[in-house]
Amino acid sequence: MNIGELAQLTDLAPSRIRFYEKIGLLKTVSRKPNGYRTYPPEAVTVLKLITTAQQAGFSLDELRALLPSDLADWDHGSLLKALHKKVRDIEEIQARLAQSKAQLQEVLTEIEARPDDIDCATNAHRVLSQFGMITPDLPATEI
Amino acid sequence: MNIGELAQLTDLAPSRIRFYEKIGLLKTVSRKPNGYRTYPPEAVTVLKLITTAQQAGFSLDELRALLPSDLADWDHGSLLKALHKKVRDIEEIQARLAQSKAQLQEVLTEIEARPDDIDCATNAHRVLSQFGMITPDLPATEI
DNA sequence: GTTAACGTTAAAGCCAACATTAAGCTAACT
DNA sequence: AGTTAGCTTAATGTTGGCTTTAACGTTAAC
Repeated sequence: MNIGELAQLTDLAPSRIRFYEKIGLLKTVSRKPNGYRTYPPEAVTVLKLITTAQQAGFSLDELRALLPSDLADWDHGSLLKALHKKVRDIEEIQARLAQSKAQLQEVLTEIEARPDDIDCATNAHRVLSQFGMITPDLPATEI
Repeated sequence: MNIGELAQLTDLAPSRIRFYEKIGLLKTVSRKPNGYRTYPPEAVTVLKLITTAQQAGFSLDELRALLPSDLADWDHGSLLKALHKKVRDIEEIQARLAQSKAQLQEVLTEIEARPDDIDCATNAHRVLSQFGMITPDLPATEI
């Protein structure tokens, strides 16, 4: 497929796809005689993987180091290796997400469980101290 | 406290703290007669909150809209709403990742259980088509 | 056959989120 | 008193992650 179609399928701008190729995040793609880039279908998979991982907090640099597994090498062994590697990659992303989520949820439950007799600032201070986000024993809070 | 101490307590560069003030993320701070910024202790709280939220995927723009200048004025409700939304976002990504991972793992078991009478490439193609990772009816995937 | 839609490149531009630099004042120590 | 460390501002630089622009070739439609 051409870059336009790939762009539509992935919801990315063509410029962005070319950019990814330029910085070495996508391998150099094959061209038609006219010079047009022509993509195999699994380019969609790769791009979706990239954008998903990006949303999970990976930088393009990290992804470049992480995803040079070439799905295009179709010999049995390296295909398996690549797939296994992708599973491990996903697990790494999952771990990060789980941590972010857990942090947020801890903060949430703490805030929601606030006793009625303390005001917001005091409560915030208490909550954040509990999570090691601040040092709790500082002098009076003299706002 | 002075900006340097605050910087140490929060592990932020002073320039970053001044930057946050400049863009309106921190309220204009009071000054000593000599012009030095002087921070109340809960500035630590605010800054830690900011960096934590940042790690969870909040942009500074989002945070400026979300965080009141004064901790005492915390809009309890909308902070909670935003935190919950972030959790939902993360859960969405997690669901997608789980699905991708499950797909990959299915692919792996399928490939590993491959019938002996087809060659690797054909088998790989069959398997990947089955899982919608490639569109099976395009011209040869000429990898 | 021409016009629109799509493709190509290199270069420049842009926004977020800072860091660095320059030039100068202040504070603390010796 | 001098040196060093810390503070100030404004301006400029940097990095990441793209988009836009310009100038041009290709393909598809009418």
